[in-house]
Amino acid sequence: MSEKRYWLMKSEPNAYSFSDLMNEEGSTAEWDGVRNYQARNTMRDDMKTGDGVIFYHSNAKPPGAVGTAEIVREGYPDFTAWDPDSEHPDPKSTPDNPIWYMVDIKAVDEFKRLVPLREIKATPGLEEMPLVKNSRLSVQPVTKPEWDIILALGDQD
DNA sequence: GCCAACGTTGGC
DNA sequence: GCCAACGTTGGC
Repeated sequence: MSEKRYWLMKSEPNAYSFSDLMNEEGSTAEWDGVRNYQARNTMRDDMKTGDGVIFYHSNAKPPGAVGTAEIVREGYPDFTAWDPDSEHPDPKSTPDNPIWYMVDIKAVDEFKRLVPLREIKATPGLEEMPLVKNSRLSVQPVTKPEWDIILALGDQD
Protein backbone atom coordinates (compact mmCIF):
# COMPACT_ATOMS: atom_id res chain seq x y z
CA MET A 1 0.00 0.00 0.00
CA SER A 2 1.68 3.16 -1.17
CA GLU A 3 1.20 6.50 0.48
CA LYS A 4 -1.72 8.62 -0.60
CA ARG A 5 -0.79 11.39 -2.99
CA TYR A 6 -2.45 14.63 -3.94
CA TRP A 7 -3.20 16.34 -7.23
CA LEU A 8 -4.89 19.37 -8.71
CA MET A 9 -7.04 19.14 -11.82
CA LYS A 10 -8.31 22.09 -13.79
CA SER A 11 -11.53 22.42 -15.66
CA GLU A 12 -13.31 25.33 -17.26
CA PRO A 13 -16.67 25.47 -15.51
CA ASN A 14 -18.29 26.54 -18.78
CA ALA A 15 -17.25 23.19 -20.20
CA TYR A 16 -17.41 20.98 -17.09
CA SER A 17 -17.87 22.24 -13.55
CA PHE A 18 -17.59 20.65 -10.12
CA SER A 19 -21.40 20.76 -9.97
CA ASP A 20 -21.49 18.75 -13.17
CA LEU A 21 -19.28 16.13 -11.52
CA MET A 22 -21.48 16.00 -8.43
CA ASN A 23 -24.54 15.54 -10.61
CA GLU A 24 -23.09 12.51 -12.39
CA GLU A 25 -24.35 9.08 -11.43
CA GLY A 26 -22.19 8.12 -8.45
CA SER A 27 -20.61 11.60 -8.64
CA THR A 28 -18.08 9.91 -10.91
CA ALA A 29 -16.76 10.80 -14.35
CA GLU A 30 -14.12 9.79 -16.88
CA TRP A 31 -11.48 12.51 -17.14
CA ASP A 32 -11.19 12.28 -20.91
CA GLY A 33 -9.85 14.74 -23.43
CA VAL A 34 -6.47 15.58 -21.90
CA ARG A 35 -4.04 16.01 -24.80
CA ASN A 36 -0.85 17.04 -23.04
CA TYR A 37 1.99 14.57 -22.54
CA GLN A 38 3.00 15.62 -19.05
CA ALA A 39 -0.58 15.45 -17.80
CA ARG A 40 -0.98 12.14 -19.64
CA ASN A 41 2.07 10.70 -17.90
CA THR A 42 0.71 11.75 -14.52
CA MET A 43 -2.62 10.08 -15.16
CA ARG A 44 -1.11 6.94 -16.70
CA ASP A 45 1.74 6.40 -14.25
CA ASP A 46 1.31 8.28 -11.01
CA MET A 47 -2.32 8.59 -9.97
CA LYS A 48 -3.51 5.78 -7.72
CA THR A 49 -6.94 4.82 -6.43
CA GLY A 50 -7.75 6.83 -3.33
CA ASP A 51 -5.44 9.76 -4.16
CA GLY A 52 -6.88 13.19 -3.40
CA VAL A 53 -7.74 15.77 -6.05
CA ILE A 54 -8.34 19.49 -5.71
CA PHE A 55 -10.86 20.54 -8.35
CA TYR A 56 -9.96 23.91 -9.83
CA HIS A 57 -12.04 26.17 -12.05
CA SER A 58 -9.96 27.90 -14.71
CA ASN A 59 -11.16 30.66 -17.00
CA ALA A 60 -13.78 31.45 -14.38
CA LYS A 61 -14.78 34.62 -12.58
CA PRO A 62 -12.97 34.33 -10.34
CA PRO A 63 -10.69 31.37 -11.03
CA GLY A 64 -10.11 29.18 -7.97
CA ALA A 65 -10.34 25.87 -6.12
CA VAL A 66 -13.88 24.70 -5.51
CA GLY A 67 -13.79 21.24 -3.96
CA THR A 68 -12.17 17.86 -3.60
CA ALA A 69 -12.42 14.60 -5.49
CA GLU A 70 -10.66 11.26 -5.43
CA ILE A 71 -9.21 8.89 -7.97
CA VAL A 72 -11.55 5.91 -8.31
CA ARG A 73 -10.03 4.30 -11.41
CA GLU A 74 -6.36 4.35 -12.37
CA GLY A 75 -5.02 5.26 -15.81
CA TYR A 76 -6.54 3.54 -18.83
CA PRO A 77 -6.70 4.44 -22.51
CA ASP A 78 -8.78 7.49 -23.42
CA PHE A 79 -10.96 5.88 -26.06
CA THR A 80 -12.45 9.22 -27.06
CA ALA A 81 -9.18 9.85 -28.93
CA TRP A 82 -10.13 7.41 -31.71
CA ASP A 83 -13.73 8.58 -31.90
CA PRO A 84 -13.80 11.07 -34.79
CA ASP A 85 -16.95 12.60 -33.33
CA SER A 86 -15.42 13.28 -29.92
CA GLU A 87 -14.33 16.72 -28.80
CA HIS A 88 -10.61 15.94 -29.06
CA PRO A 89 -10.04 13.26 -31.68
CA ASP A 90 -6.46 12.17 -32.39
CA PRO A 91 -6.15 9.76 -35.33
CA LYS A 92 -2.62 8.79 -34.22
CA SER A 93 -4.11 7.06 -31.17
CA THR A 94 -5.62 3.62 -31.74
CA PRO A 95 -7.01 0.81 -29.52
CA ASP A 96 -3.86 -1.24 -30.24
CA ASN A 97 -1.54 1.65 -29.62
CA PRO A 98 -3.21 4.24 -27.39
CA ILE A 99 -1.45 7.55 -26.92
CA TRP A 100 -3.78 9.22 -24.46
CA TYR A 101 -4.89 8.06 -21.03
CA MET A 102 -7.49 9.08 -18.50
CA VAL A 103 -8.60 8.30 -14.95
CA ASP A 104 -12.00 8.28 -13.29
CA ILE A 105 -12.63 10.76 -10.49
CA LYS A 106 -15.42 11.01 -7.95
CA ALA A 107 -16.53 14.20 -6.23
CA VAL A 108 -15.94 14.13 -2.46
CA ASP A 109 -16.62 17.55 -0.94
CA GLU A 110 -17.54 20.98 -2.19
CA PHE A 111 -15.66 23.70 -0.33
CA LYS A 112 -17.74 26.01 1.87
CA ARG A 113 -16.42 28.78 -0.33
CA LEU A 114 -14.36 29.09 -3.50
CA VAL A 115 -10.68 29.70 -2.78
CA PRO A 116 -9.67 32.30 -5.36
CA LEU A 117 -6.40 32.02 -7.25
CA ARG A 118 -5.64 35.53 -6.03
CA GLU A 119 -5.71 34.22 -2.46
CA ILE A 120 -3.75 31.07 -3.29
CA LYS A 121 -1.02 33.28 -4.75
CA ALA A 122 -0.96 35.42 -1.59
CA THR A 123 -0.86 32.54 0.91
CA PRO A 124 2.50 31.57 2.45
CA GLY A 125 3.35 27.94 1.76
CA LEU A 126 1.66 27.83 -1.63
CA GLU A 127 4.20 29.79 -3.65
CA GLU A 128 5.81 26.67 -5.11
CA MET A 129 2.60 25.30 -6.61
CA PRO A 130 2.75 24.99 -10.42
CA LEU A 131 -0.57 26.80 -10.43
CA VAL A 132 1.10 29.84 -8.86
CA LYS A 133 4.27 29.56 -10.92
CA ASN A 134 2.41 30.20 -14.14
CA SER A 135 2.05 26.64 -15.28
CA ARG A 136 -0.70 25.78 -17.71
CA LEU A 137 -0.58 22.12 -16.75
CA SER A 138 -4.12 20.84 -16.37
CA VAL A 139 -3.09 17.98 -14.05
CA GLN A 140 -0.43 18.78 -11.50
CA PRO A 141 0.96 17.45 -8.20
CA VAL A 142 0.09 18.96 -4.82
CA THR A 143 2.11 18.35 -1.64
CA LYS A 144 0.43 17.30 1.61
CA PRO A 145 1.13 20.68 3.27
CA GLU A 146 -0.34 22.51 0.25
CA TRP A 147 -3.38 20.22 0.34
CA ASP A 148 -3.94 20.95 4.04
CA ILE A 149 -3.63 24.72 3.55
CA ILE A 150 -6.08 24.87 0.65
CA LEU A 151 -8.63 22.64 2.38
CA ALA A 152 -8.42 24.85 5.47
CA LEU A 153 -9.00 27.95 3.32
CA GLY A 154 -11.96 26.27 1.65
CA ASP A 155 -13.46 25.41 5.03
CA GLN A 156 -13.56 29.03 6.20
CA ASP A 157 -16.85 30.88 6.40
C1' DG B 1 -10.18 41.31 -25.84
C1' DC B 2 -5.28 41.26 -24.95
C1' DC B 3 -1.26 38.97 -24.61
C1' DA B 4 2.52 36.27 -22.11
C1' DA B 5 3.93 31.72 -21.49
C1' DC B 6 4.33 27.48 -23.11
C1' DG B 7 3.86 23.21 -26.10
C1' DT B 8 3.88 21.36 -30.74
C1' DT B 9 4.93 21.17 -35.60
C1' DG B 10 7.64 21.00 -39.47
C1' DG B 11 11.23 22.94 -42.70
C1' DC B 12 15.90 22.82 -43.16
C1' DG C 1 18.75 18.64 -33.92
C1' DC C 2 17.64 23.54 -34.27
C1' DC C 3 14.41 26.93 -34.09
C1' DA C 4 10.74 29.90 -36.21
C1' DA C 5 5.97 29.79 -36.74
C1' DC C 6 1.89 28.67 -34.97
C1' DG C 7 -1.82 27.19 -31.70
C1' DT C 8 -3.55 26.95 -26.98
C1' DT C 9 -4.08 28.16 -22.19
C1' DG C 10 -5.74 31.05 -19.02
C1' DG C 11 -5.11 35.28 -16.03
C1' DC C 12 -6.25 39.87 -16.15
